[in-house]
Amino acid sequence: MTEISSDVIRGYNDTMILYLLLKEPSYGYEISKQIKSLSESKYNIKETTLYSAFSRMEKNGYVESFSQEAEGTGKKRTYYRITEAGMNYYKEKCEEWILTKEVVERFIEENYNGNY
Amino acid sequence: MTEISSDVIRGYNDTMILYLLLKEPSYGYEISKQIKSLSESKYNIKETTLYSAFSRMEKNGYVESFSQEAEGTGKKRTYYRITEAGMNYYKEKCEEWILTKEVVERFIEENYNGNY
DNA sequence: TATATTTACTACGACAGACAAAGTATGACA
DNA sequence: TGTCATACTTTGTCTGTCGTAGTAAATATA
Repeated sequence: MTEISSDVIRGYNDTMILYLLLKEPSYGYEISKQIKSLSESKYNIKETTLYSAFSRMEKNGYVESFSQEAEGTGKKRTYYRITEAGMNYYKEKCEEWILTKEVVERFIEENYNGNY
Repeated sequence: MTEISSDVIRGYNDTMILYLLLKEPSYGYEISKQIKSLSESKYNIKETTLYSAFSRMEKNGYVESFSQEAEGTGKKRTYYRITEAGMNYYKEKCEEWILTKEVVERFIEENYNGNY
């Protein structure tokens, strides 16, 4: 079965994460589950990819982290919330996506059957 | 203006090149011009990216190179033609694209205006 | 005729994002 | 008691992109 290659999604992992953070602050494990379910298991972000995205985005000011205990258990989690800059970045990425899609599709044959 | 980032197109440069080679064998400079014109100047592949794509794809058996003199002038060019394997690869990439597009678009707000 | 630009590449090195591997630590469940 | 799910961190490797630089012939321009 066709798999989504990391070279394609590369550059959109951040966007996916930010999209989910727009709804509410969240943390690694949950984000990872949400990406899986929203994509209907078509895409599974790797742990290391996810956490390195968090730290990169925090460094860039797109997200802010805070520590919070899980309800019930007193287990601590690192939550992330999106910042104003993160929202702007997300917006830019959405616009870029439209453009990218248009361009790539010029080079894609939707139902290429090997004939030419 | 929004620019297409290399991290997004990454992994689709090969596909674009193969698409053009499906029509007829071609060479670096021409491919680069064609990508520019087909994308309406929205995407300009870098020379180094292009030539390294050629050699990678030749190594992978997706294209074959041959030397040919330009008409008129006796100037030699390195032409590339797509192979059977290249066509299959192109086909796979097209299928992957459909999937990728579906997934990414779950995380894109077409007209996000910064409100949430 | 001199010079700039376009054409047609090659070589080298750096960088960033993805990710494999491995480790740590807690709580739930059977 | 041991396995599984949760919730990460650290380290190091790989790949594709691309900046910089250089070569060289053909063509356009002044």
